[in-house]
Amino acid sequence: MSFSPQIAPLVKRGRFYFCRYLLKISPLAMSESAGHYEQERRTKLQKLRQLGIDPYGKRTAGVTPLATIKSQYKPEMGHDGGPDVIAAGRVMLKRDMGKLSFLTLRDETGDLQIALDKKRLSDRDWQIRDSVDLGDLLVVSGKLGQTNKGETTVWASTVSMASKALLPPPAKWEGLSDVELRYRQRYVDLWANPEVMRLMKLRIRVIDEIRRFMTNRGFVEVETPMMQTLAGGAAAKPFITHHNALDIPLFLRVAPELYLKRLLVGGFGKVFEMNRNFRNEGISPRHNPEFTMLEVYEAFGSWETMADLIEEMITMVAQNVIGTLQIEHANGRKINLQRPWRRARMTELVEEKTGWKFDKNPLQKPELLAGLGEKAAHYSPAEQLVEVYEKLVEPTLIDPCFVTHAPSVIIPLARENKEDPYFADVYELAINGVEISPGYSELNDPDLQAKHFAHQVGEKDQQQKMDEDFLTALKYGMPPAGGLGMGIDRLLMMLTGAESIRDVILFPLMRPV
RNA sequence: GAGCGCGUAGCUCAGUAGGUAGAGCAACGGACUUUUAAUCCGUAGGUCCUGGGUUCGAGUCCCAGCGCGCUCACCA
Repeated sequence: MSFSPQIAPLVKRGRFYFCRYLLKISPLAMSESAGHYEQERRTKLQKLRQLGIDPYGKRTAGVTPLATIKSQYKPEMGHDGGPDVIAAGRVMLKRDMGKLSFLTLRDETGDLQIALDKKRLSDRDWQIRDSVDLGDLLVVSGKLGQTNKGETTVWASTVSMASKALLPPPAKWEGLSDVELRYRQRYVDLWANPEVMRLMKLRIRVIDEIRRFMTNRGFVEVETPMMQTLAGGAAAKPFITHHNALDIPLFLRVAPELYLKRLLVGGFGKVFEMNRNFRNEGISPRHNPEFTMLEVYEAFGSWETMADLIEEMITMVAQNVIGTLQIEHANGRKINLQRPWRRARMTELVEEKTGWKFDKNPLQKPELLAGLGEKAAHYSPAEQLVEVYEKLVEPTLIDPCFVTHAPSVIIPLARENKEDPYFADVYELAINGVEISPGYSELNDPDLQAKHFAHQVGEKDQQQKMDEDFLTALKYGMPPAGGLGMGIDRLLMMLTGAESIRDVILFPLMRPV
Protein backbone atom coordinates (compact mmCIF):
# COMPACT_ATOMS: atom_id res chain seq x y z
CA MET A 1 0.00 0.00 0.00
CA SER A 2 1.29 3.44 -0.78
CA PHE A 3 0.19 6.75 0.60
CA SER A 4 0.05 10.15 -0.94
CA PRO A 5 2.94 12.42 0.09
CA GLN A 6 0.83 14.44 2.48
CA ILE A 7 -0.37 11.41 4.47
CA ALA A 8 2.82 9.38 4.34
CA PRO A 9 4.60 11.25 7.17
CA LEU A 10 1.50 10.94 9.36
CA VAL A 11 1.34 7.21 8.74
CA LYS A 12 4.94 6.87 9.73
CA ARG A 13 4.23 8.60 13.03
CA GLY A 14 1.67 5.97 13.92
CA ARG A 15 -1.80 4.72 13.41
CA PHE A 16 -3.32 7.26 15.75
CA TYR A 17 -2.30 10.16 13.58
CA PHE A 18 -3.43 8.35 10.49
CA CYS A 19 -6.92 7.83 11.91
CA ARG A 20 -7.16 11.39 13.09
CA TYR A 21 -6.15 12.56 9.65
CA LEU A 22 -8.88 10.47 8.05
CA LEU A 23 -11.48 11.78 10.46
CA LYS A 24 -10.70 15.29 9.40
CA ILE A 25 -11.81 14.51 5.86
CA SER A 26 -15.54 15.05 6.00
CA PRO A 27 -17.65 14.34 2.90
CA LEU A 28 -18.07 18.06 2.55
CA ALA A 29 -14.35 18.68 2.59
CA MET A 30 -13.88 16.02 -0.01
CA SER A 31 -16.49 17.50 -2.29
CA GLU A 32 -14.88 20.89 -1.93
CA SER A 33 -11.65 19.47 -3.25
CA ALA A 34 -13.38 17.49 -6.01
CA GLY A 35 -13.07 18.61 -9.58
CA HIS A 36 -15.74 20.32 -11.56
CA TYR A 37 -16.95 17.09 -13.15
CA GLU A 38 -17.26 15.28 -9.87
CA GLN A 39 -19.05 18.25 -8.37
CA GLU A 40 -21.71 18.19 -11.11
CA ARG A 41 -22.26 14.49 -10.58
CA ARG A 42 -22.49 14.86 -6.81
CA THR A 43 -25.26 17.40 -7.35
CA LYS A 44 -27.17 14.80 -9.36
CA LEU A 45 -26.46 12.24 -6.69
CA GLN A 46 -28.11 14.51 -4.12
CA LYS A 47 -31.05 15.07 -6.44
CA LEU A 48 -31.62 11.34 -6.77
CA ARG A 49 -31.51 10.89 -3.02
CA GLN A 50 -34.02 13.70 -2.55
CA LEU A 51 -36.34 11.77 -4.85
CA GLY A 52 -35.92 8.76 -2.61
CA ILE A 53 -33.85 6.92 -5.20
CA ASP A 54 -30.80 4.99 -4.07
CA PRO A 55 -28.03 5.90 -6.52
CA TYR A 56 -26.11 2.75 -5.58
CA GLY A 57 -28.77 0.17 -6.36
CA LYS A 58 -29.22 -3.28 -4.95
CA ARG A 59 -29.30 -6.91 -5.99
CA THR A 60 -31.35 -7.45 -9.14
CA ALA A 61 -32.51 -10.92 -10.10
CA GLY A 62 -32.90 -11.92 -13.72
CA VAL A 63 -30.33 -9.66 -15.35
CA THR A 64 -29.45 -11.08 -18.78
CA PRO A 65 -26.13 -10.41 -20.51
CA LEU A 66 -26.55 -7.77 -23.21
CA ALA A 67 -25.28 -9.98 -26.02
CA THR A 68 -27.79 -12.66 -25.01
CA ILE A 69 -30.65 -10.16 -25.05
CA LYS A 70 -29.56 -8.94 -28.46
CA SER A 71 -29.48 -12.46 -29.84
CA GLN A 72 -32.98 -13.16 -28.51
CA TYR A 73 -34.54 -10.69 -30.92
CA LYS A 74 -36.54 -12.24 -33.78
CA PRO A 75 -38.06 -10.27 -36.69
CA GLU A 76 -41.60 -11.34 -35.73
CA MET A 77 -41.21 -9.42 -32.46
CA GLY A 78 -41.47 -6.22 -34.46
CA HIS A 79 -41.18 -2.82 -32.83
CA ASP A 80 -41.80 -3.78 -29.20
CA GLY A 81 -43.42 -7.20 -29.25
CA GLY A 82 -40.55 -9.11 -27.70
CA PRO A 83 -40.34 -10.63 -24.23
CA ASP A 84 -39.78 -8.63 -21.06
CA VAL A 85 -36.07 -8.52 -20.33
CA ILE A 86 -33.81 -7.01 -17.68
CA ALA A 87 -30.72 -5.31 -19.04
CA ALA A 88 -27.87 -3.89 -16.97
CA GLY A 89 -24.80 -2.06 -18.13
CA ARG A 90 -22.66 1.01 -18.22
CA VAL A 91 -23.97 4.02 -20.13
CA MET A 92 -21.55 4.52 -23.01
CA LEU A 93 -23.58 6.86 -25.22
CA LYS A 94 -26.63 8.98 -24.64
CA ARG A 95 -28.85 10.57 -27.26
CA ASP A 96 -31.54 12.77 -25.75
CA MET A 97 -34.34 14.31 -27.73
CA GLY A 98 -37.00 15.87 -25.59
CA LYS A 99 -39.24 13.14 -24.33
CA LEU A 100 -37.25 10.21 -25.71
CA SER A 101 -33.68 9.10 -25.10
CA PHE A 102 -31.60 6.35 -26.63
CA LEU A 103 -28.76 5.04 -24.50
CA THR A 104 -26.08 2.55 -25.41
CA LEU A 105 -25.34 0.21 -22.53
CA ARG A 106 -22.21 -1.91 -22.34
CA ASP A 107 -21.40 -4.99 -20.30
CA GLU A 108 -18.66 -7.60 -20.65
CA THR A 109 -20.55 -9.28 -23.50
CA GLY A 110 -21.18 -6.25 -25.70
CA ASP A 111 -23.35 -3.21 -26.33
CA LEU A 112 -27.12 -2.87 -26.47
CA GLN A 113 -29.38 0.11 -27.10
CA ILE A 114 -32.12 0.93 -24.64
CA ALA A 115 -34.81 3.56 -25.10
CA LEU A 116 -36.23 5.74 -22.32
CA ASP A 117 -39.64 6.87 -23.55
CA LYS A 118 -41.54 9.28 -21.28
CA LYS A 119 -44.83 7.57 -22.15
CA ARG A 120 -43.58 4.18 -20.94
CA LEU A 121 -42.00 5.32 -17.68
CA SER A 122 -43.35 6.44 -14.32
CA ASP A 123 -42.71 10.10 -13.49
CA ARG A 124 -40.17 9.00 -10.91
CA ASP A 125 -38.23 6.86 -13.36
CA TRP A 126 -38.40 9.60 -15.96
CA GLN A 127 -36.67 11.88 -13.47
CA ILE A 128 -33.81 9.42 -13.28
CA ARG A 129 -33.17 10.09 -16.95
CA ASP A 130 -32.24 13.68 -16.18
CA SER A 131 -29.61 12.48 -13.75
CA VAL A 132 -28.04 9.86 -15.98
CA ASP A 133 -24.46 10.59 -17.00
CA LEU A 134 -22.10 8.71 -19.25
CA GLY A 135 -20.42 6.03 -17.19
CA ASP A 136 -23.34 5.34 -14.85
CA LEU A 137 -24.43 1.75 -14.32
CA LEU A 138 -28.13 1.35 -15.10
CA VAL A 139 -30.65 -1.46 -14.81
CA VAL A 140 -33.71 -1.30 -17.05
CA SER A 141 -36.57 -3.68 -17.61
CA GLY A 142 -38.81 -3.57 -20.62
CA LYS A 143 -39.89 -5.07 -23.90
CA LEU A 144 -37.37 -6.25 -26.42
CA GLY A 145 -37.92 -4.75 -29.84
CA GLN A 146 -36.46 -2.76 -32.65
CA THR A 147 -36.49 0.89 -33.70
CA ASN A 148 -37.63 2.19 -37.07
CA LYS A 149 -34.01 2.15 -38.16
CA GLY A 150 -33.68 -1.53 -37.25
CA GLU A 151 -31.61 -1.22 -34.09
CA THR A 152 -32.39 -3.88 -31.48
CA THR A 153 -33.62 -1.99 -28.44
CA VAL A 154 -35.09 -2.53 -25.01
CA TRP A 155 -38.05 -0.19 -24.51
CA ALA A 156 -37.68 0.54 -20.82
CA SER A 157 -40.67 0.36 -18.49
CA THR A 158 -38.55 0.76 -15.36
CA VAL A 159 -35.11 2.29 -14.78
CA SER A 160 -32.92 2.13 -11.74
CA MET A 161 -29.49 3.46 -10.93
CA ALA A 162 -27.17 0.58 -10.06
CA SER A 163 -24.19 2.82 -9.47
CA LYS A 164 -23.79 6.51 -10.06
CA ALA A 165 -20.37 7.25 -11.55
CA LEU A 166 -18.77 10.29 -9.96
CA LEU A 167 -15.98 10.48 -12.51
CA PRO A 168 -16.56 10.89 -16.24
CA PRO A 169 -15.51 8.19 -18.71
CA PRO A 170 -12.91 8.85 -21.39
CA ALA A 171 -13.98 10.53 -24.63
CA LYS A 172 -16.57 8.38 -26.33
CA TRP A 173 -14.89 8.24 -29.71
CA GLU A 174 -11.18 8.24 -28.93
CA GLY A 175 -11.55 6.12 -25.78
CA LEU A 176 -8.62 5.80 -23.46
CA SER A 177 -5.38 5.60 -25.42
CA ASP A 178 -2.77 6.97 -23.04
CA VAL A 179 -0.93 3.73 -22.29
CA GLU A 180 0.11 4.88 -18.86
CA LEU A 181 -3.48 5.52 -17.84
CA ARG A 182 -4.59 2.28 -19.49
CA TYR A 183 -2.19 0.22 -17.38
CA ARG A 184 -2.71 2.19 -14.19
CA GLN A 185 -6.49 2.32 -14.50
CA ARG A 186 -7.27 -1.02 -16.05
CA TYR A 187 -10.67 -0.79 -14.37
CA VAL A 188 -11.48 1.92 -16.91
CA ASP A 189 -9.54 0.47 -19.81
CA LEU A 190 -11.49 -2.79 -19.66
CA TRP A 191 -14.78 -1.18 -20.63
CA ALA A 192 -13.50 1.91 -22.43
CA ASN A 193 -11.63 -0.35 -24.86
CA PRO A 194 -13.69 -3.52 -25.32
CA GLU A 195 -10.85 -5.24 -27.17
CA VAL A 196 -8.92 -5.22 -23.89
CA MET A 197 -11.71 -7.20 -22.26
CA ARG A 198 -11.67 -9.61 -25.22
CA LEU A 199 -7.91 -10.05 -24.98
CA MET A 200 -7.97 -10.68 -21.24
CA LYS A 201 -10.71 -13.25 -21.69
CA LEU A 202 -8.62 -14.86 -24.39
CA ARG A 203 -5.83 -15.09 -21.87
CA ILE A 204 -8.13 -16.77 -19.39
CA ARG A 205 -9.19 -19.29 -22.03
CA VAL A 206 -5.61 -20.06 -23.01
CA ILE A 207 -4.72 -20.80 -19.39
CA ASP A 208 -7.83 -22.89 -19.02
CA GLU A 209 -7.01 -24.88 -22.19
CA ILE A 210 -3.48 -25.56 -20.99
CA ARG A 211 -4.73 -26.84 -17.63
CA ARG A 212 -7.21 -29.11 -19.38
CA PHE A 213 -4.56 -30.34 -21.79
CA MET A 214 -2.17 -31.22 -18.98
CA THR A 215 -4.83 -32.85 -16.84
CA ASN A 216 -6.09 -34.92 -19.77
CA ARG A 217 -2.60 -36.30 -20.17
CA GLY A 218 -2.40 -37.42 -16.57
CA PHE A 219 -0.36 -34.55 -15.15
CA VAL A 220 -1.38 -33.20 -11.77
CA GLU A 221 -1.15 -29.56 -10.83
CA VAL A 222 0.77 -28.87 -7.65
CA GLU A 223 1.60 -25.78 -5.62
CA THR A 224 5.14 -25.26 -4.47
CA PRO A 225 6.54 -22.42 -2.36
CA MET A 226 6.58 -18.94 -3.81
CA MET A 227 8.48 -17.76 -0.74
CA GLN A 228 11.72 -19.63 -0.55
CA THR A 229 14.71 -19.51 1.76
CA LEU A 230 16.93 -19.91 -1.30
CA ALA A 231 15.88 -18.69 -4.73
CA GLY A 232 17.02 -21.42 -7.08
CA GLY A 233 16.16 -22.92 -10.44
CA ALA A 234 17.23 -19.94 -12.54
CA ALA A 235 20.08 -17.47 -12.56
CA ALA A 236 17.86 -14.45 -12.04
CA LYS A 237 18.04 -11.96 -9.18
CA PRO A 238 15.29 -12.54 -6.63
CA PHE A 239 13.09 -10.16 -4.69
CA ILE A 240 13.95 -10.23 -1.02
CA THR A 241 11.50 -9.99 1.84
CA HIS A 242 11.68 -10.74 5.53
CA HIS A 243 9.86 -13.02 7.90
CA ASN A 244 9.43 -11.22 11.19
CA ALA A 245 8.78 -14.10 13.60
CA LEU A 246 11.63 -16.20 12.26
CA ASP A 247 13.77 -13.13 11.59
CA ILE A 248 15.08 -14.55 8.33
CA PRO A 249 15.23 -13.26 4.80
CA LEU A 250 12.87 -14.88 2.31
CA PHE A 251 13.09 -14.79 -1.46
CA LEU A 252 10.25 -14.72 -3.93
CA ARG A 253 10.81 -17.62 -6.25
CA VAL A 254 12.48 -17.10 -9.59
CA ALA A 255 11.42 -20.61 -10.65
CA PRO A 256 9.57 -23.57 -9.12
CA GLU A 257 12.00 -26.06 -10.67
CA LEU A 258 13.86 -27.34 -7.64
CA TYR A 259 10.65 -28.00 -5.71
CA LEU A 260 8.95 -29.74 -8.62
CA LYS A 261 11.96 -32.02 -8.92
CA ARG A 262 11.78 -32.77 -5.19
CA LEU A 263 8.28 -34.02 -5.96
CA LEU A 264 9.71 -36.41 -8.55
CA VAL A 265 12.00 -37.71 -5.82
CA GLY A 266 8.94 -37.96 -3.60
CA GLY A 267 7.28 -40.23 -6.11
CA PHE A 268 5.06 -37.99 -8.21
CA GLY A 269 5.30 -39.09 -11.83
CA LYS A 270 3.81 -36.26 -13.87
CA VAL A 271 3.48 -32.83 -12.31
CA PHE A 272 3.04 -29.28 -13.45
CA GLU A 273 2.61 -25.86 -11.95
CA MET A 274 1.32 -22.77 -13.69
CA ASN A 275 1.70 -19.61 -11.68
CA ARG A 276 3.76 -16.52 -11.04
CA ASN A 277 7.53 -16.22 -10.88
CA PHE A 278 9.32 -13.08 -9.79
CA ARG A 279 12.56 -11.74 -11.15
CA ASN A 280 14.18 -8.60 -9.86
CA GLU A 281 15.51 -7.31 -13.14
CA GLY A 282 14.91 -4.74 -15.81
CA ILE A 283 11.45 -4.03 -17.16
CA SER A 284 10.96 -4.07 -20.91
CA PRO A 285 8.28 -4.80 -23.51
CA ARG A 286 9.10 -8.48 -22.96
CA HIS A 287 9.72 -8.47 -19.18
CA ASN A 288 7.39 -7.84 -16.28
CA PRO A 289 8.82 -8.38 -12.77
CA GLU A 290 6.13 -10.97 -12.11
CA PHE A 291 5.16 -13.24 -14.95
CA THR A 292 3.22 -16.43 -15.38
CA MET A 293 5.10 -19.59 -16.16
CA LEU A 294 4.17 -23.17 -16.80
CA GLU A 295 6.62 -25.80 -15.61
CA VAL A 296 6.17 -29.48 -16.35
CA TYR A 297 8.11 -32.56 -15.20
CA GLU A 298 7.60 -36.09 -16.40
CA ALA A 299 9.42 -39.02 -14.82
CA PHE A 300 11.16 -41.14 -17.47
CA GLY A 301 10.58 -38.47 -20.08
CA SER A 302 13.26 -36.56 -21.97
CA TRP A 303 13.74 -33.27 -23.81
CA GLU A 304 12.19 -35.00 -26.80
CA THR A 305 8.98 -36.05 -25.03
CA MET A 306 8.78 -32.48 -23.76
CA ALA A 307 9.19 -31.09 -27.27
CA ASP A 308 6.37 -33.34 -28.48
CA LEU A 309 4.22 -32.25 -25.56
CA ILE A 310 4.69 -28.51 -26.04
CA GLU A 311 4.21 -28.80 -29.78
CA GLU A 312 0.91 -30.58 -29.26
CA MET A 313 -0.13 -28.18 -26.53
CA ILE A 314 0.50 -24.96 -28.38
CA THR A 315 -1.13 -26.14 -31.60
CA MET A 316 -4.16 -27.33 -29.67
CA VAL A 317 -4.45 -24.05 -27.79
CA ALA A 318 -4.09 -22.00 -30.97
CA GLN A 319 -6.65 -24.10 -32.77
CA ASN A 320 -9.18 -23.97 -29.92
CA VAL A 321 -8.73 -20.37 -28.87
CA ILE A 322 -7.64 -18.51 -32.01
CA GLY A 323 -9.31 -20.96 -34.36
CA THR A 324 -6.37 -21.35 -36.72
CA LEU A 325 -2.72 -22.36 -36.92
CA GLN A 326 -1.99 -19.50 -39.30
CA ILE A 327 -1.41 -16.64 -36.89
CA GLU A 328 -1.44 -13.18 -38.40
CA HIS A 329 -0.52 -10.08 -36.44
CA ALA A 330 -1.87 -6.59 -37.00
CA ASN A 331 1.58 -5.50 -38.19
CA GLY A 332 1.42 -8.07 -40.98
CA ARG A 333 3.68 -10.70 -39.43
CA LYS A 334 2.59 -14.25 -40.20
CA ILE A 335 3.39 -17.30 -38.07
CA ASN A 336 2.70 -20.79 -39.31
CA LEU A 337 2.11 -23.20 -36.42
CA GLN A 338 1.43 -26.18 -38.68
CA ARG A 339 3.18 -29.32 -37.43
CA PRO A 340 5.73 -30.79 -37.56
CA TRP A 341 7.91 -28.02 -36.20
CA ARG A 342 11.51 -27.73 -37.22
CA ARG A 343 14.16 -29.20 -34.90
CA ALA A 344 17.75 -28.11 -35.45
CA ARG A 345 20.95 -27.94 -33.45
CA MET A 346 22.04 -24.53 -32.25
CA THR A 347 25.35 -24.93 -34.07
CA GLU A 348 23.53 -25.81 -37.27
CA LEU A 349 21.33 -22.71 -37.12
CA VAL A 350 24.26 -20.45 -36.29
CA GLU A 351 26.19 -21.80 -39.25
CA GLU A 352 23.17 -21.44 -41.49
CA LYS A 353 22.67 -17.79 -40.58
CA THR A 354 26.23 -16.55 -40.09
CA GLY A 355 28.54 -19.07 -41.70
CA TRP A 356 30.30 -19.70 -38.41
CA LYS A 357 31.07 -23.42 -38.18
CA PHE A 358 31.36 -23.89 -34.41
CA ASP A 359 34.30 -26.13 -33.40
CA LYS A 360 34.52 -25.36 -29.65
CA ASN A 361 37.21 -22.77 -30.39
CA PRO A 362 36.89 -19.00 -29.99
CA LEU A 363 35.04 -17.10 -32.67
CA GLN A 364 37.49 -15.90 -35.32
CA LYS A 365 35.19 -13.78 -37.46
CA PRO A 366 35.91 -10.13 -36.54
CA GLU A 367 32.79 -8.88 -38.32
CA LEU A 368 30.63 -11.16 -36.15
CA LEU A 369 32.50 -10.31 -32.95
CA ALA A 370 32.09 -6.60 -33.57
CA GLY A 371 28.31 -6.99 -33.51
CA LEU A 372 28.38 -8.57 -30.05
CA GLY A 373 29.81 -5.67 -28.08
CA GLU A 374 33.20 -5.28 -26.42
CA LYS A 375 32.63 -7.92 -23.72
CA ALA A 376 32.20 -10.72 -26.25
CA ALA A 377 35.94 -11.10 -26.83
CA HIS A 378 36.34 -12.37 -23.26
CA TYR A 379 33.53 -14.88 -23.58
CA SER A 380 34.20 -18.57 -23.71
CA PRO A 381 33.49 -20.24 -27.06
CA ALA A 382 30.27 -21.67 -25.62
CA GLU A 383 29.11 -18.26 -24.47
CA GLN A 384 29.98 -16.78 -27.84
CA LEU A 385 27.90 -19.44 -29.54
CA VAL A 386 24.91 -18.63 -27.37
CA GLU A 387 25.44 -14.91 -27.84
CA VAL A 388 25.55 -15.22 -31.61
CA TYR A 389 22.47 -17.41 -31.52
CA GLU A 390 20.49 -15.01 -29.33
CA LYS A 391 21.52 -11.87 -31.14
CA LEU A 392 21.48 -12.99 -34.74
CA VAL A 393 19.51 -16.19 -35.07
CA GLU A 394 16.68 -16.20 -32.55
CA PRO A 395 15.10 -12.95 -33.78
CA THR A 396 14.77 -14.48 -37.25
CA LEU A 397 12.96 -17.61 -36.05
CA ILE A 398 9.36 -16.60 -36.66
CA ASP A 399 7.82 -19.99 -37.34
CA PRO A 400 8.28 -22.45 -34.46
CA CYS A 401 11.74 -23.98 -34.20
CA PHE A 402 13.20 -26.25 -31.54
CA VAL A 403 16.79 -25.14 -31.13
CA THR A 404 18.53 -28.15 -29.61
CA HIS A 405 21.81 -28.95 -27.90
CA ALA A 406 22.91 -25.70 -26.38
CA PRO A 407 26.35 -25.86 -24.69
CA SER A 408 26.02 -27.67 -21.36
CA VAL A 409 28.02 -25.12 -19.35
CA ILE A 410 25.22 -22.61 -19.60
CA ILE A 411 22.55 -25.09 -18.47
CA PRO A 412 23.55 -26.48 -15.06
CA LEU A 413 20.30 -28.36 -14.45
CA ALA A 414 20.24 -30.36 -17.68
CA ARG A 415 21.76 -33.66 -18.68
CA GLU A 416 24.82 -33.75 -20.88
CA ASN A 417 24.55 -35.40 -24.26
CA LYS A 418 25.88 -39.01 -24.31
CA GLU A 419 27.83 -38.67 -27.57
CA ASP A 420 29.19 -35.20 -26.91
CA PRO A 421 28.98 -33.93 -23.32
CA TYR A 422 29.98 -30.46 -24.52
CA PHE A 423 26.31 -30.05 -25.40
CA ALA A 424 23.23 -30.63 -23.28
CA ASP A 425 20.12 -32.61 -24.14
CA VAL A 426 17.85 -29.59 -24.28
CA TYR A 427 15.69 -27.57 -26.61
CA GLU A 428 14.79 -23.91 -26.67
CA LEU A 429 11.58 -23.33 -28.56
CA ALA A 430 11.63 -20.06 -30.46
CA ILE A 431 8.50 -18.61 -32.05
CA ASN A 432 7.92 -15.06 -33.23
CA GLY A 433 11.62 -14.33 -32.74
CA VAL A 434 11.61 -14.95 -28.99
CA GLU A 435 12.22 -17.87 -26.69
CA ILE A 436 8.86 -19.24 -25.61
CA SER A 437 9.84 -22.48 -23.91
CA PRO A 438 12.96 -24.34 -22.83
CA GLY A 439 12.86 -28.09 -22.29
CA TYR A 440 15.47 -30.43 -20.79
CA SER A 441 16.42 -33.95 -20.17
CA GLU A 442 16.81 -33.30 -16.47
CA LEU A 443 20.03 -34.02 -14.69
CA ASN A 444 19.52 -36.61 -11.94
CA ASP A 445 23.13 -37.45 -11.04
CA PRO A 446 23.67 -35.77 -7.64
CA ASP A 447 27.44 -35.58 -7.96
CA LEU A 448 27.30 -34.00 -11.40
CA GLN A 449 24.61 -31.64 -10.21
CA ALA A 450 26.76 -30.63 -7.24
CA LYS A 451 29.63 -29.92 -9.61
CA HIS A 452 27.49 -27.78 -11.88
CA PHE A 453 26.16 -25.83 -8.91
CA ALA A 454 29.63 -25.26 -7.54
CA HIS A 455 30.77 -24.01 -10.91
CA GLN A 456 27.78 -21.70 -11.16
CA VAL A 457 28.14 -20.35 -7.62
CA GLY A 458 31.82 -19.71 -8.11
CA GLU A 459 31.43 -18.04 -11.44
CA LYS A 460 28.19 -16.12 -11.15
CA ASP A 461 27.11 -13.78 -8.42
CA GLN A 462 27.32 -14.36 -4.68
CA GLN A 463 23.56 -14.22 -4.28
CA GLN A 464 23.38 -17.64 -5.84
CA LYS A 465 23.73 -20.12 -2.98
CA MET A 466 24.02 -23.83 -3.27
CA ASP A 467 20.73 -25.57 -2.50
CA GLU A 468 22.13 -28.40 -0.34
CA ASP A 469 18.73 -29.83 0.41
CA PHE A 470 18.02 -30.23 -3.29
CA LEU A 471 21.26 -32.18 -3.64
CA THR A 472 20.23 -34.31 -0.68
CA ALA A 473 16.96 -35.02 -2.44
CA LEU A 474 18.82 -36.11 -5.57
CA LYS A 475 20.91 -38.48 -3.45
CA TYR A 476 17.71 -40.34 -2.60
CA GLY A 477 17.26 -40.86 -6.32
CA MET A 478 15.28 -38.87 -8.86
CA PRO A 479 14.08 -40.72 -11.93
CA PRO A 480 15.43 -39.54 -15.26
CA ALA A 481 12.90 -36.98 -16.41
CA GLY A 482 11.87 -34.52 -19.03
CA GLY A 483 11.08 -30.99 -17.92
CA LEU A 484 9.89 -27.86 -19.62
CA GLY A 485 8.98 -24.30 -18.90
CA MET A 486 6.82 -21.95 -20.88
CA GLY A 487 6.27 -18.23 -20.46
CA ILE A 488 2.50 -17.83 -20.66
CA ASP A 489 2.68 -14.09 -21.21
CA ARG A 490 5.01 -14.49 -24.17
CA LEU A 491 2.84 -17.24 -25.59
CA LEU A 492 -0.05 -14.79 -25.48
CA MET A 493 2.01 -12.10 -27.17
CA MET A 494 2.75 -14.58 -29.93
CA LEU A 495 -0.89 -15.63 -30.28
CA THR A 496 -2.36 -12.12 -30.20
CA GLY A 497 0.36 -9.97 -31.70
CA ALA A 498 0.61 -7.84 -28.55
CA GLU A 499 3.80 -5.79 -28.82
CA SER A 500 4.21 -5.34 -25.07
CA ILE A 501 3.93 -7.89 -22.28
CA ARG A 502 1.92 -5.29 -20.38
CA ASP A 503 -0.87 -5.64 -22.90
CA VAL A 504 -1.49 -9.24 -21.89
CA ILE A 505 -1.24 -8.67 -18.11
CA LEU A 506 -4.22 -7.19 -16.29
CA PHE A 507 -2.17 -5.15 -13.85
CA PRO A 508 1.44 -4.76 -15.02
CA LEU A 509 3.83 -3.25 -12.52
CA MET A 510 3.94 0.54 -12.66
CA ARG A 511 6.09 2.84 -10.62
CA PRO A 512 3.90 4.55 -8.00
CA VAL A 513 3.14 8.14 -8.88
C1' G B 1 21.39 1.73 -14.75
C1' A B 2 22.40 4.75 -19.78
C1' G B 3 20.69 7.31 -24.30
C1' C B 4 16.57 9.33 -27.06
C1' G B 5 11.41 10.97 -27.12
C1' C B 6 6.90 12.48 -24.68
C1' G B 7 3.94 15.08 -20.45
C1' U B 8 -1.20 21.29 -22.48
C1' A B 9 -9.10 21.18 -20.22
C1' G B 10 -12.41 15.06 -17.76
C1' C B 11 -10.72 12.36 -22.66
C1' U B 12 -8.20 12.80 -27.61
C1' C B 13 -5.00 16.33 -29.47
C1' A B 14 -3.23 21.46 -31.88
C1' G B 15 -0.11 25.51 -30.20
C1' U B 16 4.18 28.60 -35.79
C1' A B 17 9.98 32.52 -34.59
C1' G B 18 9.61 33.56 -26.94
C1' G B 19 4.35 38.06 -26.94
C1' U B 20 -2.69 37.53 -22.83
C1' A B 21 -4.12 29.36 -23.86
C1' G B 22 -6.94 26.53 -28.67
C1' A B 23 -10.24 22.57 -31.14
C1' G B 24 -13.42 18.09 -31.05
C1' C B 25 -15.89 15.12 -27.66
C1' A B 26 -17.49 15.46 -22.52
C1' A B 27 -19.90 19.27 -18.99
C1' C B 28 -23.60 23.35 -17.99
C1' G B 29 -28.38 26.26 -19.84
C1' G B 30 -32.14 25.90 -23.77
C1' A B 31 -35.07 23.24 -28.15
C1' C B 32 -36.44 18.41 -29.81
C1' U B 33 -40.59 11.21 -29.43
C1' U B 34 -36.90 6.95 -33.64
C1' U B 35 -31.43 8.46 -32.50
C1' U B 36 -26.70 5.51 -34.05
C1' A B 37 -19.99 9.53 -32.37
C1' A B 38 -27.88 12.36 -32.83
C1' U B 39 -28.62 17.53 -34.27
C1' C B 40 -29.26 22.94 -33.43
C1' C B 41 -28.50 27.68 -30.25
C1' G B 42 -25.84 29.59 -26.06
C1' U B 43 -22.26 29.23 -21.67
C1' A B 44 -18.42 27.80 -18.74
C1' G B 45 -14.00 25.00 -18.13
C1' G B 46 -6.39 25.32 -17.45
C1' U B 47 -0.99 24.18 -11.27
C1' C B 48 0.61 23.99 -19.82
C1' C B 49 4.04 17.31 -14.94
C1' U B 50 7.01 19.73 -10.57
C1' G B 51 10.87 23.18 -8.96
C1' G B 52 14.54 26.55 -10.30
C1' G B 53 16.92 29.79 -14.13
C1' U B 54 17.50 33.16 -18.68
C1' U B 55 14.30 37.23 -20.45
C1' C B 56 10.69 43.33 -20.29
C1' G B 57 7.91 38.71 -21.24
C1' A B 58 8.40 31.26 -21.07
C1' G B 59 3.54 26.09 -22.83
C1' U B 60 7.80 27.39 -26.07
C1' C B 61 14.74 28.35 -24.36
C1' C B 62 18.30 26.29 -20.20
C1' C B 63 19.11 23.18 -15.55
C1' A B 64 17.32 19.65 -11.95
C1' G B 65 13.54 16.29 -10.52
C1' C B 66 9.03 13.02 -11.27
C1' G B 67 6.17 9.75 -14.51
C1' C B 68 5.53 7.13 -19.19
C1' G B 69 7.34 5.09 -23.92
C1' C B 70 11.31 3.24 -27.10
C1' U B 71 16.37 1.39 -27.56
C1' C B 72 20.48 -0.60 -24.97
C1' A B 73 22.38 -2.94 -20.51
C1' C B 74 20.70 -6.74 -17.00
C1' C B 75 17.79 -11.28 -17.72
C1' A B 76 21.25 -19.16 -19.43
